[in-house]
Amino acid sequence: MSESALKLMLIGGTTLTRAGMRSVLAEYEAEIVAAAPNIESLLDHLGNVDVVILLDDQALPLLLHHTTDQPAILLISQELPRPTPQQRAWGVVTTDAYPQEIWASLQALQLGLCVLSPTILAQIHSPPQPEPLDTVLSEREHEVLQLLAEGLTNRQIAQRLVISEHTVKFHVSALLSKLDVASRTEAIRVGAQRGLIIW
Amino acid sequence: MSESALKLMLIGGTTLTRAGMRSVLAEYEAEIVAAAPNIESLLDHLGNVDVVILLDDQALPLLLHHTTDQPAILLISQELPRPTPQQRAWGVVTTDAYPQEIWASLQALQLGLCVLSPTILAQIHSPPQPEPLDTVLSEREHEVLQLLAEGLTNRQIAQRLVISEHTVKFHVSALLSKLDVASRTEAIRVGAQRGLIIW
DNA sequence: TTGCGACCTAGCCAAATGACTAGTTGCTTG
DNA sequence: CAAGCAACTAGTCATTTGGCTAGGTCGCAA
Repeated sequence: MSESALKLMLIGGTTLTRAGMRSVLAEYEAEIVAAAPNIESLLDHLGNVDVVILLDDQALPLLLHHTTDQPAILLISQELPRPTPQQRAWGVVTTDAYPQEIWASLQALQLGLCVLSPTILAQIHSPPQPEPLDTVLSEREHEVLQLLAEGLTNRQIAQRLVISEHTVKFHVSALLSKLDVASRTEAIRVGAQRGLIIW
Repeated sequence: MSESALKLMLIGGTTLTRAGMRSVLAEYEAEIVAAAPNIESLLDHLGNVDVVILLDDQALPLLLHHTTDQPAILLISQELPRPTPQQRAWGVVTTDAYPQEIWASLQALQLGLCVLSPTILAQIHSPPQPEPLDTVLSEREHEVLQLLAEGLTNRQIAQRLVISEHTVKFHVSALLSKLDVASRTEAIRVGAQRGLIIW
């Protein structure tokens, strides 16, 4: 297996994390043919490597768009990426993995296998969390969320509740904060997943 | 990693397949401490091995019942087992795997990782969706609607689909028109009500 | 009494959204 | 071959949005 070094490419992360990965891999029969914070400049060299190591999932969509089954992909992340690669050698190991785990993963990936940390794999086939809501929405906020989900604009909600549009925006902001999201569409998603919304 | 041999146990399969596995593993630093067509006689020795190799999935339920996180499990199979192990090192490789794949899998498993052949992994997250065909959304539009419902902005959708933000807005407009609504939030409501969206 | 939280109002401002119009390619069907 | 369609790109423009700061009232509890 070690008749020749494994050809690798590092994409994403910071200068620090890439340096860390370099030092980790220095112990093994690995050759890092290229490394960069983003993928654009490396697209031409993808055919020359065995495994691409992504230090974050920013580059994944672009990578999947430009390649189908080669090279293998190792993602260093705490979460399952979306979209998930299909029918190719890919893997996700958590950021706290030991060097041996990284190396064992690379070996398996080169052979065409998929490798996942158990916590990541658990995310695949138990994604729905029937979780309770830790933050409690006030009555007014729940009311606003419901109207939000029905597709009303702030102005329409204001008319419906007979309050000012400014006030609606206040409630929406509180809502976004409590649900820990950045937009009304995300609020709808979270609300729907937690059963806060009646369709 | 090879300061001591990997301790293995073979369960299930036939005399022939177990012999085959023995010969495959003879090339590597592996010690097969026990082997049997069924698991009952081996339960006491489970604490002494690193990885249990299941040549079929007959013994899996019993194995899961008697152990929680140790030892790791390697299943040789064409299909995902049921029930599936959770939060432990386990893996499935297909019966046509090369010896190197078996060995790389065992190494990864010993370190606590999960290893799956791509075809097996694909079985996990490929729920063939009962598409509601009453809608006239194009594939692309349906894709956009899904991402819309997940709370992504036009820009994020553009990055995800590797198209321009302009194009996303075009698709969103087409979507709004076809669903006969005026905003993305309304589109989410209609999409959810018609089961077009997977939460 | 003071403080707190829910609720309400207001203005400013940057970003996101969505309606337009106007073009490209590539594939399929008549 | 022509026509239609899906997918894509590009621009302008008004509206909507959401963050921000800065107030107000009311009821309840320490």
